[in-house]
Formats: sequence, C-alpha cells, structure tokens
Amino acid sequence: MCRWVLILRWRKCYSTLAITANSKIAEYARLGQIDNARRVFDHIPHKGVVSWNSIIAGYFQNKQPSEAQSLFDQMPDRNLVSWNGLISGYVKNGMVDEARKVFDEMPERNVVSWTAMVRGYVEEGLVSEAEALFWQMPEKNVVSWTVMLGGLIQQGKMEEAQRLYDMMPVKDVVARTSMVGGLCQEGRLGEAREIFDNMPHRNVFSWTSMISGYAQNEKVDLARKLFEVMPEKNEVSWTAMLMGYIQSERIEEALELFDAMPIKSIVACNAMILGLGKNGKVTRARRIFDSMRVKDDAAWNAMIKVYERKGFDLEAFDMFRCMQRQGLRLNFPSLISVLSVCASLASVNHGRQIHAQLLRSKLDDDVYVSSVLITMYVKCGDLIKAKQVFDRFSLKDVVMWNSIITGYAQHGLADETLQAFREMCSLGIAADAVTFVGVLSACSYTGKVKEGKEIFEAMKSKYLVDPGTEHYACMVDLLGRAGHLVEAMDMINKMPVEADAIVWGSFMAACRNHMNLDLAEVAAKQLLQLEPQNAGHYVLLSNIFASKGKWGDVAKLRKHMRLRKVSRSPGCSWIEVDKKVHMFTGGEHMPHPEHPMIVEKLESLAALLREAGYVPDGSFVLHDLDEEEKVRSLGHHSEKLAIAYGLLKLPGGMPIRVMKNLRVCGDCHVAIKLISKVTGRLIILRDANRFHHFEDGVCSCNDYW
DNA sequence: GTAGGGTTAG
Repeated sequence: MCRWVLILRWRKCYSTLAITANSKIAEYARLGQIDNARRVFDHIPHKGVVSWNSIIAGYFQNKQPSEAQSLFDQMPDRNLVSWNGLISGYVKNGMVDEARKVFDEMPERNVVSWTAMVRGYVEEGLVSEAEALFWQMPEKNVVSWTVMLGGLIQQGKMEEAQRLYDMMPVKDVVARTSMVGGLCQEGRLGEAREIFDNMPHRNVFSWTSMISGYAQNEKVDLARKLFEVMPEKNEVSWTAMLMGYIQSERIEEALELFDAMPIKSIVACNAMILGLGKNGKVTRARRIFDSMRVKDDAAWNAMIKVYERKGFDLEAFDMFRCMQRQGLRLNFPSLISVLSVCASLASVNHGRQIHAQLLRSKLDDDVYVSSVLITMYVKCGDLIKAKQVFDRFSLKDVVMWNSIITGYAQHGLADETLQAFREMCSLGIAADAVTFVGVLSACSYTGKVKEGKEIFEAMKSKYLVDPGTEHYACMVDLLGRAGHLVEAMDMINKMPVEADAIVWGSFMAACRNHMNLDLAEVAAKQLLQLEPQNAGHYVLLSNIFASKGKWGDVAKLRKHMRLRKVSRSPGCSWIEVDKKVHMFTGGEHMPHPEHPMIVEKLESLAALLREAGYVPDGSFVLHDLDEEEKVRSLGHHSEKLAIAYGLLKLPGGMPIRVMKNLRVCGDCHVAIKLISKVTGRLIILRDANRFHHFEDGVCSCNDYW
C-alpha cells in the first residue's frame, strides 16, 4: 500500500518535473538561447514526445531548420503535433517547398496541418496555390478561413477578400479585425468602421486596428477620439497612435504623446527618433536613443540615418562604429546609410573597410548595395574601383548604370559618360531622368554644346523622358558656361515649370564668369527671392554691385542681410589622414590642433607661389577689407588649409584628396593649380559640384566649372 | 509543456 503511494507520488513528481523542463526549453528558445534549451533537453532522462516537439520548435524558431529536421529524424515516436510542428517550422523559415514535402509525406493530417500549409503559401505570396489547397480542405474552421482571408488582404485583392468574408460561416473577432485592417489599407474607412461598430466583441487588436486605420489615412483626430475611449491600451495601441502624429508631421503632438506613454516600445522609440530627425530635432532624437535600454538594429539604423540626412557625417560614422563595437551584426539599412556617409565624407579608407565587410557577409551581390558602393567610390575620387564594382555585376539595372554615368560626369569625363550612356541604351535599358542629368551635366562640364543640345532634344522625342527642372538647369548651365547667355535666358523663359534656385544659380555663375553684370543682377535678384536665407546669393549680388562700383547698393544689401539675420554658410574642407577625417573651417574660430604648423606651411607656400607669379585676386572676397587683409583672408580659405595639412602629413607621391562643402572659389582654384606645380603633387579636390584634378599647374576642369 | 489566424516600424 505504502509502496504504491510512493510510486504514485514519485510518478506525479516526475511528470511535473518533465513539464517544467519542457517549458524551460520553450522559454530558452524564445529568448534566443537555443544552446541552453538543448542542455535542458539533453538532461531529461526519459524524453517524452512533448520534449522532442519543444526542442524541434526551438530550433526552427532560432533559424536552424536542418538541426530541427535531424532531431525529428531521431525521434523515437512522433504524433500529429510533431508533424504539424515540422510544417509550421519550415513555413516560419520561408521554406514552403520543404513544408509541402512534409505535408505530402505525413501519415495523417488534420485541420491544423492544412491550415499551416495554406498559411505557408500565403506567406510567400502564392495566393493561387493557397486558394487551391484551401478549397481542397476536407474540413475548414474559422482559423483556416481567416488565414485565407489574410492572404487575399495581404495581396491587396480586396474584392476577393470581401467575397470570402461574406461566405464565412462563422466570423469571430480575429476575422473581423482582419477585415477592418484590409478595408483601412484601401482607405475604405467607413466600411471598416461599420464592421468595427457591429462587432459582438472587441479586444485590443480590433481597437488598435481601427485606430491605426484612421492614423494611416490622415484622420489623426478621429484616431485620437477612438484612442481616448478604448477600454484597455497596450504598447502597440500607443505606438499606432504615435505613428499617426509622426506621419502627419504633427511632431509636437507626437512628442507629447510619446512622453505620456507608460511603456515606450522599441518600435515607438525608433519611429520617434526618425520623426524627430525628419523635423530637424536631432538632439532630441539622440536623447531618446540614449534613453533606450534595449536597442535593436533598427534603433541604430534610425539614429545613423538621422545624422546622415542632416549631413552630420562624423556623428553618423561614430554611431556606426559604436554599433559595431557593441558586436552588432551588419545589416542592410545601416550599411546603406553608412556607405552614403562614406561617400559624402569621401572617406575611402572607411569605405573600403565596409566594402570588405560586405564581401565577407555576402551582402555585396545586391544591385542596391553595389550602386551605393559605386557612388561611394566615385565620390571618394576612386573611379577605377568604382568601375571594378560596376563590371563585376552582371545584371545591371538603370540605377547602377546611373551611378557610373553620373560618376564619370562628376569627374568631367564626358567621353566616358557618353560611351556608357550609349552602351546602356544598346543593351535595351531605358534611360530615366537621372541618366539624363548625368549625361547633360557631363556635356556641360566639358563644353559639349552641340552634343548636349542634341541629347536634350532626343530625350523628349526618342527616349520619352519629360525634362524636369533639373534638366533645364543642366541646359542653362551648358549654354551659360559656353557664353551663350541670351540663349540660356531664353531657355529659362521657355521652361514649362517655374525656374528654381538651381536653374538661376547656374545662370548666375555663368553671368559672373562671363562678366555680364546686368544679367547677373537679374539672376541674383531672383535667387534672393527664391532663397532669402542663402547667404551665398547676398555674396554674389554684393560682389556684382562692388564690381560695378555701386557701393551704396552694397551697403544696403549688407544691412538687409543683418536685418534678416543671414549668416554665411561656413566654408569647410576636410581631408583624410591616417584613417581620420580632419575638418577645416575658413576662419580661426575652431583651429585644428596643428594650426600653427599649417599656417607656417601656408606661408612658405605663399612665398613659392609669389615667385611663380601668383597674385591673389581679392574680388572673390565679400568682406570690405583693405588689400592686405584680403590676402590673409584668402590664404586661410578652408581648402588651402586642408591641402597644406595634406602636404605636411601625406607621403610624397600620394595624391592629396580634399573635399569642400561649397564650390571652390576662383582664387583658390588659381592658387591650387600653382601649388600642384610647385610641389609636384597631384591634388584632387571635390567641391560641392564636381571634381578637380590638379596636376602640374593644370586642372582637369580646364578652368571651366 | 509542443502544431494553425488578427494590431505598431523600416
């Protein structure tokens, strides 16, 4: 008697233990600690079928389908749950074919098996396969119907979805919620609301679905009304509401809601960071980022993207490095952002490093990534490497062709640009608007007026691409540079759309280069109207007035500038030395630590230049200084500082690559040509528009920029 | 304790 009790007690205890072990397996698997789950599994003395099922599901959950399959093969006995688990495991790993094989081979099937398989097809977007299977099902229940419904909705087949929904014998909360979501996606808010209102039961999901529907369709206030009355909210509901404000750019209200959120989900934080970034509130975005206890890939990407978009390249890069130091894996969006950062910083070394990582993680055989890579190398001035990446890729799309075409154009290689353009056309790839910007600007940079005009005409008639403002800007630039100012003006007047600042800016520069002060004045006034905050326009107009001796107008303009609180966007140049980017600003507010040495170098250079016959040209300076002061101010233009630093730090024979955020000024251009001559160094300068290769006193732009 | 459905982002 006593013995039996003991045995029974022992058995009871044993089964409790097994259950605990099985839940431990599931728990570890959920946390991504599959090895711990396995350890628990291995220590169970007499493993039941549930333990096996649990560990197999765990491996599927942790993206190790082959290990799961191998365990399945070793199982002493399997039940229907094991088979169904295998199907759903493959489905979750996007392996429909494997799932189907299991489905065909299994000894018996129930509704769950069928539903899982239908779901598998739906996940892959194979709706017709899903439908075929669905109608073959020996029995269906609400879940199977809902899976099929979800598939149709996901594919945007709303009429079919509607029909299926009407046919459903039983509609529960889930099915109704699905339908609400589908209708909202189509903007059919009224119908969605009707289903919502007529639901016998509503839960958080249904409420959130309706709220999100309003929020996504620019009905934020309606969303808010519902949000206020919903009985219980979870973090997803809060986030859905938040997204509404962010998407309608109502950033203050978004912030208010965000601060009120009881639980700030990662999704909410990430969305808030991006939203703030879009609205220029970078510091606030950073504060939220720092406050996040757990940061996922998306959080890092969001922060990197915010910095990248704002042009805070160094910060973006630091962030990326920080992310890697935390041991986070490279992922697609952050790679794209950071490659753009490398491109904009023209940091070849960093770019190459990332390229290497790309190769290792096998992310490089993607059109998108390759195009960004090409652009990166182009902007870093390494056309050879850009071409290598380009050639390596077999299935090139327009974007990739555009990358290399624009690259050649920016380096002033018109023949290569045109050749690539022809090659692309002969391969039957349709040129788009971006292609023509590249081709036309190449013609413009190199004075190919005839070719440019022909291409511009062909663009409309032969390639059927409507010219946009950017193409007119190219044409105005092309004509203007070549001195056909009247024709350029004519082009502006004939434009179907209003000329923007870029068009007028090109025209302006042309007038200045060809010393047509009257037309320049017209252009400058237009520019001031279009961009009253851009200090560059004041500088230009002021220079024109000064050249004409209209000192009264100069004074008036300055006063105007002060009144409107316009400040010059600071010129800034940078150079990469020892894998570090060194920034230089024109003034002496934030001097480089090695400033004295650089100034010394500049002075010795100045002496050499004077010997070579260089006379500083003060007309490029805005400030009303006396001659000597002007020379000093010119001497400290940021590009010269950066070049001097490069001369000091980079071994002889190595090209000096300098980047500048504005267009290089005329005086610097003359001076740098001479510097390349007296020092015998190749100097590559990337300014806001294009590349200048200075060698032995000559620039690749032929003084035409 | 193990198998099938609905809500937030990029």
